[in-house]
Amino acid sequence: MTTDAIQPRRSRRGSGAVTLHDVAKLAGVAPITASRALNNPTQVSAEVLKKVADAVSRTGYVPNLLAGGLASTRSRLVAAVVPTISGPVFLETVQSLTEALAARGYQLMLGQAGYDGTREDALLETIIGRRPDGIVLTGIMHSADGRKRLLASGIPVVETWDLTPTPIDMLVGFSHVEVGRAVAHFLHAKGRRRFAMVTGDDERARRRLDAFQATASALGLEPVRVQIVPAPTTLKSGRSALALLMHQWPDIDALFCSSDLLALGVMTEAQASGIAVPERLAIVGFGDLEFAADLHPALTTVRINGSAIGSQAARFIVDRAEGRSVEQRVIDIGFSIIDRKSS
Amino acid sequence: MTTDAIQPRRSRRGSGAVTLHDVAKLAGVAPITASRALNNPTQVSAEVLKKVADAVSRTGYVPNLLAGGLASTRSRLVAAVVPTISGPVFLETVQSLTEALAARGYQLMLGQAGYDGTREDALLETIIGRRPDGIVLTGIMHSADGRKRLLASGIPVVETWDLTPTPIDMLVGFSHVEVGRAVAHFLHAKGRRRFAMVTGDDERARRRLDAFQATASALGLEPVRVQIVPAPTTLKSGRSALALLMHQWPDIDALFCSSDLLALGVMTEAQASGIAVPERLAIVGFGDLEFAADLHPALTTVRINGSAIGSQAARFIVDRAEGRSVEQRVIDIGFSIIDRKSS
DNA sequence: GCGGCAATAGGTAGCGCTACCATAATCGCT
DNA sequence: AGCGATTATGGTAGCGCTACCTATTGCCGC
Repeated sequence: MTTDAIQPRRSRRGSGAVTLHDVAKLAGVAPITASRALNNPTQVSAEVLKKVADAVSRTGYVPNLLAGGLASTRSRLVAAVVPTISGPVFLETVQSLTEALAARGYQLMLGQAGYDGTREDALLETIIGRRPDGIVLTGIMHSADGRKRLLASGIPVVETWDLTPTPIDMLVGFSHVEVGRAVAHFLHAKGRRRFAMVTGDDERARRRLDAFQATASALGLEPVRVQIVPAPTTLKSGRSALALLMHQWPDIDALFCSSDLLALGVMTEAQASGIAVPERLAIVGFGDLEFAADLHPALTTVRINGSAIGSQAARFIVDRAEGRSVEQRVIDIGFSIIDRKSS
Repeated sequence: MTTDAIQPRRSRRGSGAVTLHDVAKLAGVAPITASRALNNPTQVSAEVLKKVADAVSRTGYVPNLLAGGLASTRSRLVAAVVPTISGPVFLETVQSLTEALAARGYQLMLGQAGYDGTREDALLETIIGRRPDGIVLTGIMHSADGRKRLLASGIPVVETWDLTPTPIDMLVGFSHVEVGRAVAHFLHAKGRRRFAMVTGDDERARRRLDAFQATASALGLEPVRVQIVPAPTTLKSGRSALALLMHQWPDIDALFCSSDLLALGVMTEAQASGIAVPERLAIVGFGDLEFAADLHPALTTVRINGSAIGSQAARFIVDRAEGRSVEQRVIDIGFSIIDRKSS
């Protein structure tokens, strides 16, 4: 007689970890009952519930979500795509997305597409391969091909930080055109007349620029002086942009920056070269990053409620994943100009 | 005769997506052969390879990584835990980790534990549930219980941003004690004698503080003036910390900040209240964030090679996942003091 | 000419879990 | 009492993939 017979079935496959079967055996119930005790506690008697809970804590069982996801076609995983995590603009959104999802038992997988979109295809492939319950796109210009694959995958998609007439699926964002327009009017109302703009080289920032220019022109002002800097924007590029701008057009009196980081760079350069802010030059940022209010002078900027975008996106995805239909699929979250000392 | 019989097997379960079976059928090979064509191309004839590739592109097949992970007990997923993604300190590490893993076909899942560690347990549960091929802990104080669970899970773990005599598994970091010591010597060598420190309320920053104080005392200096601020650190808390410090001890001549953001706040406050940097007050930051070099004056700071930490962590995990044994399991990545204008 | 050995292909049997259906036990209700 | 309608449990059969083993072929040396 060999000892094989009395060994618990343990083939050379498998992770060797505790499984639901082990828990069920210890609790003296069927595996499926143990499963229900963990996932649908209401369908099970208090007695079974307790026995299963005991078995779980005694074995240290951790459910295998891969297996669960495969069996139920619900992975409880949500993927988010950002240009890069180094850009602080989307952090607030990602943060609130993470929290809102965690609260409902979902997890976030973060993918970085890069500002140029080269990695986008490979990223989509791996994302779809995980069969997430939803995909959140933050400020991403997706190729026609990517669009098609997303559509084909049947996975709920939320686009954010923008407003398009033709969303893939769901959308929560705001109008960059309106932002450009509003800032132009804002500066004009403050008595400024010679506008300039420093803008990161990305699609949405350019749309703000276009609207800013068009509005300035409609207000009868001279052409907006423009300095384009590479994305992602940095303090450094803000500094050198201001230096260039002041060198060419020393008489500008208002400067709209496509990010707060850029604005910080501009303010740093202004301070280093003795340009008085806001007396000689008004500065407006974009993003209302955490530090904006505490700069010296405090930065006037465009505030986007990134948290609201994140939590709304989470709501969209979870609603879909749990079979509730989403009636209002496009939400304009708006923006506001926070009037501080720098303008 | 019903039409059911001639329909392709399509039960009401399943996602309805294209599977490897569909691809294999279209290519005229067995499913297992198709699997090999995709995962071990060398084991398959060129002819089969082509047929499978064709079938894949015609169907738009995307492998189900959940199923693959379940079958092979290799999820190709790596989890990273950070206190919060809003803190820019770990961004560089996370970024390079993401890239290094992506290059080898792995993906990163980011989890936020919070600085107080309350969410840590729930986070570990969901992380382990996904059966990642590795877990990277960035600057996290883990509870004894968490330690035990990690150990029990059998998943390779890399701790980072710290050096401990008792790592859970693998480690790549540096000595916070050495940092505190080195900065004290650095400032002393510059002729500074009355030290102060502004420190975020977290474990590692406190260790730097302790060493900074001990070294100052060993150098015969008067006690280090200390201001503790909540973690995560912000520009705002830097500003108010300096205000408090100068109010109580107007004669301090050197200030070590536990993060560059804090240092930026301190410099902002100094500028707003007319304290000359570095003439009257030398400032040293920590982290060498991207903006540090371009501040006015440029910030002297402690540089940690976050990218190296990330890529080394990736190498550790991938080596383990692919069955190579890791001989040197603890790596001290070191640090350097970048001497700029603020000191 | 035959054993031996690669190289290539296929079959089988799960990985750990849950959807779906079946069953058994309980509960009113007419 | 007898009936369907609950409620609690269990059995079966996959989800889509790969580890492991076996079968087939061609080719070599002797």
